Amino acid sequence: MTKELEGDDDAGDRGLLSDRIRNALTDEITQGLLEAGAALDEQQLADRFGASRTPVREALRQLAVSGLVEVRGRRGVVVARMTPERIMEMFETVAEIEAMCVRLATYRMTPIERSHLIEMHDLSEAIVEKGDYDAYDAFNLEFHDRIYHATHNGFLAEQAIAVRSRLNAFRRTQLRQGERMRRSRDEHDAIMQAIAEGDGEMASRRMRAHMLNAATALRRFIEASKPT
Amino acid sequence: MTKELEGDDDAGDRGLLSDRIRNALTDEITQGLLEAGAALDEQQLADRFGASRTPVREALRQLAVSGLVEVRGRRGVVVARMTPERIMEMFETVAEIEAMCVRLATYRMTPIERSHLIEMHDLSEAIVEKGDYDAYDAFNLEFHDRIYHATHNGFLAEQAIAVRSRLNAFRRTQLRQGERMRRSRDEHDAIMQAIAEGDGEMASRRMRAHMLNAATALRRFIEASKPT
DNA sequence: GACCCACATCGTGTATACAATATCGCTATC
DNA sequence: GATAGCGATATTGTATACACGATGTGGGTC
Repeated sequence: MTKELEGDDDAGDRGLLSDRIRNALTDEITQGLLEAGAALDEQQLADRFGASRTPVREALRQLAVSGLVEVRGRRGVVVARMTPERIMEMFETVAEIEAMCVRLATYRMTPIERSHLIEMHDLSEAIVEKGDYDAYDAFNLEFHDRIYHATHNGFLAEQAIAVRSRLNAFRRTQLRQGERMRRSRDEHDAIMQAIAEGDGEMASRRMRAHMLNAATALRRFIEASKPT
Repeated sequence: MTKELEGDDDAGDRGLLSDRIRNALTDEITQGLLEAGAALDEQQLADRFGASRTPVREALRQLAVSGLVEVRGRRGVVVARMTPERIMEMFETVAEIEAMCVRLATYRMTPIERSHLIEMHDLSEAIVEKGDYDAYDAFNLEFHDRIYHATHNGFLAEQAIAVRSRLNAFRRTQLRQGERMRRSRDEHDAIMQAIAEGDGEMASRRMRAHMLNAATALRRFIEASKPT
């Protein structure tokens, strides 16, 4: 009913309507607000955003390229349905890409980049102590981002971020599982040691294990919460 | 002038207009028929495809997500300009992804997949002897495709294909450089040996070297042909 | 002669109108 | 009672029309 994009978000006002709609839908999907398989009616979305169908259509088509939604011929658009198998495939892919990035980063990062990373990692100890999930989630994102960029390969960093973003909907939940946050930080610590020693291969293996541990924690959570 | 999509291509007739336009533009860009930086006027393209601006716009926006074109606010769309640095970044990324894939594939491929790959590789010797660049190019594509799929990770395979396709415009040329085709086949041979021994790490290192050699051959070709 | 501003022009961004097709419900028949 | 065929309806796909912003040019001024 109300035009959601009108005045409440200061940054959302300017820019192209289709871009704003695309960003809004991207957020809603990756945050899990829109359930997988949910139908995305063009007219309905147009009304919701106070726009016509044209920019909505463009946004939906772009999301389809990103893999966030699924266009089914002339039968409408739905939020991408992901089977558990596919989700695990995505996690494995992210794990491999992260492992690749940390190996390159170990060999290429500047001393300044290294010291910034160490500093961030040191500060994360306090976050774990406080048990602040949201703060740790934000730290975690930036920690990995810095590793991507430390590869000094902008294209690779873009790809890494793009792939990771498709798992956003699942990212936050896994941290709340038991001692996962503490263990995550410990795993970061092991990775940092390998980086400090300049052993990219070791850092890579530890990063892969780190990511797969996170995936396993998530899988346990999903299986526990859906005992169908 | 003439409606290009009308009747000459039997497979191109059915399906959505916007999809056909997108596929046509994708081919033209990845094959290098449209020069980087070339302006893509919406009305002009609409006329060329015998359609209205609407499906053309959708196609262009989708290509932008793929990174093939660049939208510059309200100032039109151009074929993505890639600096030499960015091209090398893309090659390195592809090399790393290929290396990742062959490592996983070595550990996971079925005996049938392995024997098919060996068979293909053996047959490629004859292609090299004949000096048939186009045939080798086709073989090469399928060789790498089979490795992607032998990872038994469909998502990873999709990502690998998507990233590789963005370098299509440069792929063919490098094979014509000197003994590159012969050396490419020799490198494949070394990779096959590592796979046969079940040594994924070795296969990975050799694949990375193989891809970077191809990139270097291309770089030499570019620098030689543009002595500005 | 160089720089700046106004205006014309072109192309993109969005809205609306029209066409085509898939879905759903109804009826008729087996 | 179930199923197949048919039609109504709703939603997508495409076309056209309009609005807004950007770019480039011409004239004027310093």
